[in-house]
Formats: sequence, structure tokens, C-alpha cells
Amino acid sequence: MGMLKKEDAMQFQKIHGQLLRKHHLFSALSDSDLAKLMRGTRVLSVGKGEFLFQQNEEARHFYFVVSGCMKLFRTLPDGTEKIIELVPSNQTFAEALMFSAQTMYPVSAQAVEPAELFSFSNIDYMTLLKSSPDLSLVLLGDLSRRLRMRLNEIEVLSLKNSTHRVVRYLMTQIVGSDSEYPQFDLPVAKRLIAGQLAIQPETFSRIVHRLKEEGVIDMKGKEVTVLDRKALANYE
Amino acid sequence: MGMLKKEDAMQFQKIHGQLLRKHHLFSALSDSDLAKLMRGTRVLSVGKGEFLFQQNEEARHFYFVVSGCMKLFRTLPDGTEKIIELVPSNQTFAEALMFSAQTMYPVSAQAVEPAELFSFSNIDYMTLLKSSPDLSLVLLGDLSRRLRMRLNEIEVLSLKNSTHRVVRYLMTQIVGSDSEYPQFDLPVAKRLIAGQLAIQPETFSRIVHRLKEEGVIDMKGKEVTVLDRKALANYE
DNA sequence: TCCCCCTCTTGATAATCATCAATTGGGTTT
DNA sequence: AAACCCAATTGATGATTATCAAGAGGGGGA
Repeated sequence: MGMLKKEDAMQFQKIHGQLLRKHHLFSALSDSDLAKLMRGTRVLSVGKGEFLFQQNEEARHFYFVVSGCMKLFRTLPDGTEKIIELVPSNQTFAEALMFSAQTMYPVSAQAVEPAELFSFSNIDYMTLLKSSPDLSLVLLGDLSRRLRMRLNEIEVLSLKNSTHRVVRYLMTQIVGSDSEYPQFDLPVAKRLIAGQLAIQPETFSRIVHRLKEEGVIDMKGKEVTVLDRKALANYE
Repeated sequence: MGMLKKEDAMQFQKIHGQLLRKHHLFSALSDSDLAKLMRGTRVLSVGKGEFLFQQNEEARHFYFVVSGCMKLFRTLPDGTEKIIELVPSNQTFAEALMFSAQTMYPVSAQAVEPAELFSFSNIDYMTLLKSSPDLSLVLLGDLSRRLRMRLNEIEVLSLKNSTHRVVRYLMTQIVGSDSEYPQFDLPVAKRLIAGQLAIQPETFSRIVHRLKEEGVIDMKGKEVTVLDRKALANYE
């Protein structure tokens, strides 16, 4: 954990360059720019339950998840936490702060599974950005996408009852699959999913129970099978 | 309503150039660029209750509200509508779409008060953008800000009970005022505010009633006075 | 001015969901 | 294998809020 020595950095880049290349934040960078950026990169390991940063801490870096899963959440006035986002591997987070005067993280970041991260300096990246107009356009597209994702989440949270929220969640998990009986694994613990949907774990459990009873889905552990796609869609 | 003739366009720009200049989408443009952009501008009048566009329509333009107020909302599966944003005068909307491949409006737009709008061509603006890296940075900052606003809204929607949501709403209306007894007008009808908070108008009314009873606020029509700032803050 | 329409309010009731409590189950450590 | 921990489940209860219904207030148009 810490700044890389020069030789390590070269090794590091050879190994992970391709990984980063797949991400839109880095795909538009030239090789030399990417190398330059990586010189300031740190590799971090965050144990399960450990914090990376806390809400209202100064935001100097953004992060790329190599492996594991990070939880971004806000602490509500009553002490409970609201999960804003669960960030799986190969995704970045906290990079949107870089572009505005805001210097505080608006969320806390905690690992829900042991995680490996790359950290990038906001200042370094911004320097690159100023010399690469195309990159700006890519980022604008990215932020715009995120904005629409949030829109979706706001919609989910506004859905009348919890059943609708769960159903909507399941539906989002199977878009793209055109199988008659779509199947997938819950990406995280059920209580975390419940948290994202702003319902209690107990409620989530009961709703799943009912959906199973009605033969709409099956769920064993984290393994979910949709048995009746139409029925699920009609729940909405 | 429609494309402007050349003389009108010049007149138009003289009158409204300053107005637009105050908005970050246009503040970084050179005079000539702004003039170029305005050549494709249309002036629209939308009557109360009239639609500007519907969800899933193709998005070719974004808009600036000169006067009046627009409501952006999504229609939920059960037919009810979820208000995403209320756009007052001197603000733009639907501009974030321009930056990503997405070509459909993710919301419907309707006037809640008779509104005058400018419409701008996405393509024209993007052309300017590609030749003005600084503008991109300004926009990134703007989107980043919006992203945080949505974060706030998600948090509000996650608040346990409706009272907290209303209180939070009132608090956001008085930040910036350091008066002992802050005072403001509700920007739109109460039922719309209730909609934004994802509660029923009846519930909103009852909560306000209780807050008045407890001497925390006073409300006559749209006129709100906070009588006990501390008590309001402590409600959270 | 009066009338009408729509918002807002207030009341009563039913549905939904959170909370508390106890138990089960699965996975990991010792 | 046993002990343990935490997640998940299930049940019972109470609080919150949506819904339905009816009445009051307010502003704009005839």
C-alpha cells in the first residue's frame, strides 16, 4: 500500500493497463498520458468492513475497484445508513467530485467484501483533462449516464409499495437476458439490497417468500431464477 | 413560436443575451459563438398543462426557461406520476442527454404555469462544445453538481417518515437565510411539493398542520414563516 | 358580482410496513 | 466436529401512511 517505485510502476502498468483501458475514464488516454497518470497511483487493500473514507472528508482522489465490492452510503440524521451505490469490480467511484468546487466526499466508502483499489489523484487527472478535449466529451457522456441512473433510483424509491421495488430490482437484473427462465446471482447480501431499496431486510424476505409461493421466481441462497417473466413484469 | 428571422434574431439576442449569459451553459461562450447558437433557437410558449415533450420521444433539443415553470416527471407503471424536477425560470433542462448516446427523453415535460422557453439544438451546441475545451470543464462541474443534488433527493426519499421529508424540504428552503424567523414562498402548488417528496397531498397537509400546532412554523397559503429554527432542525 | 373549478383540508378506515423478538441456517474458526 | 457468528427467516404487534369521502377556501372567467 503506497506510492509505487519506478520499476514497480512500469510493471504495474503492464499488468493493469489493459484492465483500466476498458474503463471509459481511461480508454481515451494516450499511452504516455496513462503512464503519467499511473505514476501517482496507489494500490490499496481494504478489508471487509474497513472504511476507505468518511463522509465530509476532503476529496483528493478517486478510485478504481480492481476486485471486491465497495459500499457508498450516507448516514441519515437518525443514525441509520442509506446505501447510495454498491460499486463492483472494474468500476470507478468518487470521480464526479473532481469537476466541481466541492471538496468533500458526500458519502462514506466502506468495503463490503475485501477490496483492491487503485487511487488516482484528482489534480493529475484534471491536468490531463485540460489537454484532452475528447476526454471531456467522454466524461460528459459518463456523468450524463450516471445522472440517468440516479433518476431510475429515484423512481424506484417513489414506487408505491415495497413489492414493486423488489420486482423492479429483479427486472433490472434480467434485462439483457432473453432466456425463458432467466437466472442470476444476487451481487451482494440481501440486507444490502434491501438497504438500496430503502426497505427492511424482513420486508424483503417476506416479499421474496410471496413471489416464490406464487411461482413467479425461485431463490436458493443468492441464486435467483425467474420462473414467470410475464407475471413478474405485470407486477409492476 | 418557430425559427426566427435574421433581424428578429439580432433583436432577440440583444434582449436575451444577457439573460442567457447568467447561465453556466452559455457564460463560457464567446459572443460570436453565442450568436451562432442563437440562430437555431426557437421561442416557445407552453400553456398551463400543455406538454413540451413526452417520455421516450427523441431528444434533439434542450431548453431554457425564460418564464413560468416546467414539470419533469415519469409515469410509473401504476399510472401515477413521479415528479423528478420542477424547473423554474432561468434554468435549463434536458441538456444532459446531449452528451451520451441516449436519444430518448427519460421524462415528460409539462408546464405547471404558462411558460416561455428557448429551445437549443443539441447538434449545434455539441459542435461548439468540441471547439471549446473550457466549456466542457464548466459543464462537467455542472453535471457533477446535479449529481450531488440527486444524491440529496435520494436521501430525502429514504428518510423514514414523511415528517422528516417535509422538514428536510423546509430546511433546504431556508439555507442561506440567517434571519431569526426565515420566511419564503412555496415555489409551486403544495400537491406538487408533496409529489416531489413522494407523499400524498393529504399527508403533507396533516404534517404542516402539526408543525403549525407545535409553533415550529406558520403557513398562510404559500407564505411560510419558520418560527423556531432550532426545533425544525431538531426534527431531523 | 357570482359561479365554477381546483386545490387544500379534515375525518374515518384499511393497508402497508417497521419494529421487536425468537429461531433457523450456512459458513468459518477453533 | 463443535462452537460461534452473522445473515436470513418467520411471527406478532404497533405505527405510519394511503385511500376514500366530504367539505372549505380561493382565484379566474363569464
